[in-house]
Order: sequence, then C-alpha cells, then structure tokens
Amino acid sequence: MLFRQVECFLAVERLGNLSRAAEEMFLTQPTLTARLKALEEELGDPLFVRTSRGMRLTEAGREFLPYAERIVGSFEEGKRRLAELRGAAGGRLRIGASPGVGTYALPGLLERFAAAHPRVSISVRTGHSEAILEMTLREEVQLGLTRAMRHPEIESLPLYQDELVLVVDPDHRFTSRGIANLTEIGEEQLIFFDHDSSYFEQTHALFRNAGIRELRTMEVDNIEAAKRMVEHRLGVAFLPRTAVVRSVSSGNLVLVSIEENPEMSRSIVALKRRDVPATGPVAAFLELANTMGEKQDSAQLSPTLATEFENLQLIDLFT
Amino acid sequence: MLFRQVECFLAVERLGNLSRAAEEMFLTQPTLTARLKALEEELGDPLFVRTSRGMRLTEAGREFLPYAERIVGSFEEGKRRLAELRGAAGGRLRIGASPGVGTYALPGLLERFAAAHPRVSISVRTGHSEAILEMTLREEVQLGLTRAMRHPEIESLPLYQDELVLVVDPDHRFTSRGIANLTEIGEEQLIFFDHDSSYFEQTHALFRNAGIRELRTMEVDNIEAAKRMVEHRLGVAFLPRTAVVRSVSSGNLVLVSIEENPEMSRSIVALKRRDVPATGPVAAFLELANTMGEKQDSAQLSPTLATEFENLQLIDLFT
DNA sequence: TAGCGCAATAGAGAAAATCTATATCGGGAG
DNA sequence: CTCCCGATATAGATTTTCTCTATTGCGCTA
Repeated sequence: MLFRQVECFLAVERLGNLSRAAEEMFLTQPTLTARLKALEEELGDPLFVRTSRGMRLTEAGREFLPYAERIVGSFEEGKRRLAELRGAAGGRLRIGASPGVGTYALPGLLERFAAAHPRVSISVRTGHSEAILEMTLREEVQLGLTRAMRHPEIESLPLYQDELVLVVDPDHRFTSRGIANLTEIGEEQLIFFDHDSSYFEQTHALFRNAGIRELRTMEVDNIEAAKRMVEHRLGVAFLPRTAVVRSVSSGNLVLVSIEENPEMSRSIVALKRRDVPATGPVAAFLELANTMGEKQDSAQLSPTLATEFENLQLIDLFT
Repeated sequence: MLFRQVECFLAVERLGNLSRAAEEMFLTQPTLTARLKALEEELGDPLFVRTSRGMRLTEAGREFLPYAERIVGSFEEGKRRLAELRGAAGGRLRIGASPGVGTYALPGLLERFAAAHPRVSISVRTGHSEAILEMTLREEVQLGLTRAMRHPEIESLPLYQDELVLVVDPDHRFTSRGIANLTEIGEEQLIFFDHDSSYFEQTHALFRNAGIRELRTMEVDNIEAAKRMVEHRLGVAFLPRTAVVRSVSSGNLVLVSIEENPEMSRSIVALKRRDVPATGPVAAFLELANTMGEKQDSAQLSPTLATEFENLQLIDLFT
C-alpha cells in the first residue's frame, strides 16, 4: 500500500494542503489523512506539521522528499519504458539467422523495420539452422530466421518461400533460350554453395531421381562465392532466388527456367519459443515480415505471369 | 498496493520460483500469483514466463527489473536515512544563537554534541534575540538559543541561568577584598559590552534604583572587547559569568562579589516552534543541553559553598 | 502411465481502505 | 470578544481488496 502513500506525500507536499491534494487525487480528505498517517507510521517520523493553514514539511519530511520522488519517478519511468517497448519504440531486437536469410532477405526487412522503429537496437547472429534453433531455445535470440524446423518448445511463423533457381552467366548457351532441361544442366559444371545446407542434398537428389549420375561439381562455402564463380563462367548454379535477384536485375547473372519444373523450395520461418509471448519489437518485426510475406506470396501464386514488374517487386522486397 | 507487488516481482525473479518466493515472504502461493498478475496488469505486459519448472523473466520483465530495484532501493534508503536522523547519526542541526550564547556557552555544548553525533552537520547563525526569534519562526534555524522570550508560536526550553558578574583586573583595589558595594562600584569607570543587550538596561536600572546617577561609562559592542578593556585597567565590567569563567580561572580577570547581592540573571533558553516536533539532531541536542543544565543548576543552588572545584565544573561545562 | 512439482483458479473469509458525517482547532473579521 | 471560516482529525459504516484453503491443470520424469 506504500505507493499511493508516497504519491500522497508528494501531492500534499506540492500543494501544501491536504484537502486540495485530496481533490486532485479524486479522494476524500480523511483518506489522505489516513494514508499519510500510515506512511509516517511506517517511516517512524512525522513528515508534516499540521497547522490550521495547511501542511508543512518537517525536517524528516524534507529529508524524505528526494527519496519519495525517486520512488515514484522510477516507477513512472519503468512504466514508460515498457510502453515504449510495447510500441517497439525502444528496446532490443535479437535475431538469429541462417547465412542465406541473414545476407539476402534480412537486410531488406531490417531496413524497413529500422525505418518504422528507429529507437530499437538490433543485433543479428548468424549460424546454421541447428545453431539458430539452439540460440532460440536458449533465448540468446528472440527469433530464429531459418528454414522450417520442428521442436516441441518452438513455434514456427512462416515468413516466405525460398526457392532454388538456376543461374548462368550472360554468355552461356542457356541464356538465349531462357530454359533448359535437367539432362542439359547435368552436363554443366555445377557449383554448390554450401555443403551443410539442406539444399545440397535436395539438389543432388534431383539429378539422382532423373537418372543422372556423373556430375561435375564444385563446392564453395558461401553463396556470394558461388555467384562469382558463375559470373566467371566456371559453371552454373542452383541458388536461392533471394540471393540472385539483384545480380539478375543488373545483368551479371541470368535466370534460366527448368523444363521439368522441379519443386525446389523451402519454407523460411521465424522460430520463437512457444512460451515467450511476442511483444514489443518482436511482435512488430513479425507483423512487418508478415505483410511483406503476403505480397510475395501473391506474386508467387501466378508464376507463369511473372513479369519484369514483379521481378522489380521482389527486388524491392528483398534488397 | 504497488510496493508489495514490486517486492514480489523481485523475490520471484531472484528465486525463479513462485512457491519458494511465497514461502520466503510468509505468504501463500496464490497470493503471489495474484500480486504478480496485478503488477503485470498495471504495467500492461507479462513480466514472467510461467513454466512447469518455475518462473522466468520475459523481455519486458528484464527491462523492468532495474526500475523495480530502484523503487525498492530508494524506499529502503529513505527509511534508513530517517532512522539515521532519528538516532541523530546524520542530518543537520541548524542553530541560531545570540552573541553571548554563541560565543561562550555554545562551543562547549557543540563540542559534546559533535562527539556524540559525529555525522550531524551543524550550522550556527548569530544575531540579537529578536533576530533569533525571527529565524526560529521562519524555520531558518531549528533552535534559537537566547534569553527567554514569549511568542504564541514558540516554546522555550530552559537551558541555563546566565548571571551577570562583576569582574575587575587583578591589580584592582577590589581584588584583595573580593567584594564591593554598589556605591564603590558606581565610582569606577563602568564598561558596558552591548548597548542592545537586555543586560544594558538592567545594569543601569541597578544603579538608578540605588540612587546612583553620574556613572562614568564606556560602551563597546562585544564582550571580548569589554574583557580586554578591563584587563587593561580601563574600568570594571558586569559580564555574563559564562563569558569570564576562563579568564577568571587563568587569572587575567578577578571575580568580585557585590554586597547588595542584586539579582542580575536571566534565563537562557532554546526557542523552538511549538508545532514542529523535536526529532533527530534537535531532540538529541536538547537532551544533551538539559543534562548539562541540571549539573549547573545544582551547582547554583548553594552559591555560598562555591568552591574552586565547582568553578572547575563550570569551566568544564562551558569552555 | 502414475506421480511429482509447479502455477492457476474458485470461493469464502478476513483485513483494509474509503466514504460520510462530525468534531476540533486556530486565525481573522466584525 | 465572539463568531465564522478554512483547515485537519476522528468515528463508524460500507465497500473493496486482499489473502487463505482447497482444488484443478499442466508438463516433466520415473
């Protein structure tokens, strides 16, 4: 019951008048009398001199005043701080992301997020899917942005579909046709961007299932290196669409469709501990990501209608 | 009701366990549940993640933690501060004193006070009785040490009897006899120490009533100057006993009794606003002054038995 | 799957805070 | 000098809130 008492103390001190203070606090005067008495009881000293012309601080009251102000001040400040956080106008956003997501999709997202919530400080840690899951479980990060994963403690909030696309260099024989079949592709030098990525196995399976063995392959450990390899005509590569949008648009790489039109996409999600509610910056980030995911989804619903305009949209979303 | 809630918050945070915290606070677990819920309600965010293995802070909880600590900390600190003050182990003692009191009686008092309450900071202002009264009324000082005065707002707490005594230089004709009558004294050059002091009029009245006019007088504006005048054989003086104790004891001045044994004493009191309770340093000072006053009173009850020993006591009390 | 530990919930009972009405006190005006 | 005004204190009834007991529900572990 002490808070109100301290607030009373401050109000009475400020107005020098019990009745006036009571009015201001929407209370009756006897209530204030009682509260102050209780406070004085608790502290062991009278805080006010009661006169017929109002209330005046005693020495003890004067001594206690700064503490009272700090008490109420701290509380108000704390409340403000939480409100700030709730409106994502402050606080910290800690994100873990797998390399592809962190490098290509996240910067665009964070640019928008930072614009909308300039006072939130952001930290990003990178790691492979399993590491991201771990970080999320341990609350080292609030959200883990990676491919969909299952864990009883974790819920996955879908962000977007990440699709593997075939890119070649502009002078490549596929470029003019804009399309190729798996057999043709299998004859090319194939550049793989990450041995640990789930895409690695997925791609290999694709050729295996088509009856193609004997692949000429080259492995590098990051997407950017793979792109440079392709640009230098060392081969062709299956890369995440988000990673090549910009290179394709600038003409450094060319997108080639695949006749068999294989399904090579996976869901990129935000992992979050089930038991930690998404509030403040986290909630704001998820909301933002959702609206952007919807835009992209609608674009992907009609892939045959893909136009330069939609390509630009993608660029806008993820670069 | 917020204080307890914040305390609960801290306890639960510290122990990570509601039931354990409840035990520690001598409450039941449902009570804590309710309190925390109320606090979360007030703040608008959940502060804890409830799991089957205890309670864990949410992001909001982590943010609020330092504020909670400051709230409770400030209160505890304030309480400590007042306790300190109550035991006169801190705070400030503001005293106003008339010149005679401030110069001769007060230093001895304050020496003892400071020894007993080393952490109290002391300030002394000097002025004439009326000014002291004013200061006390305006609470510029907590106590006014001066001659007894009446005012409806003020109560007077007797400190000691200040007595006017006759002092002469060691080579004076009165010295060997140790006694003189008013007529003889009236023939001397009389040195007065403060035209504004109530003693001034009192002394003049003494001679007037004895039928003696035509006094040879010299006026200075402070006691110390008057003493030096007497030492330099410029005359004799009626001075407050407290002001000459040391000079008499060291042989620079000599005390001479007066045959008529006139009543020339006044009560020195501590003036205090009636409506401000004496707490902390003020109370401690008054108590100290009282015990010393009693010693002196008992010494004065038998003036004829005044011995060197008692003189020494006086010295001890007021120097 | 039963048991254990922990937190949430429901409902009764206890405690407290609050209000209305009244007393009291001090000061200033007539 | 008395009355009245503005201030706080006090008393008692009422309402609110808090707290407790008992129980439920959930997740983990043996």
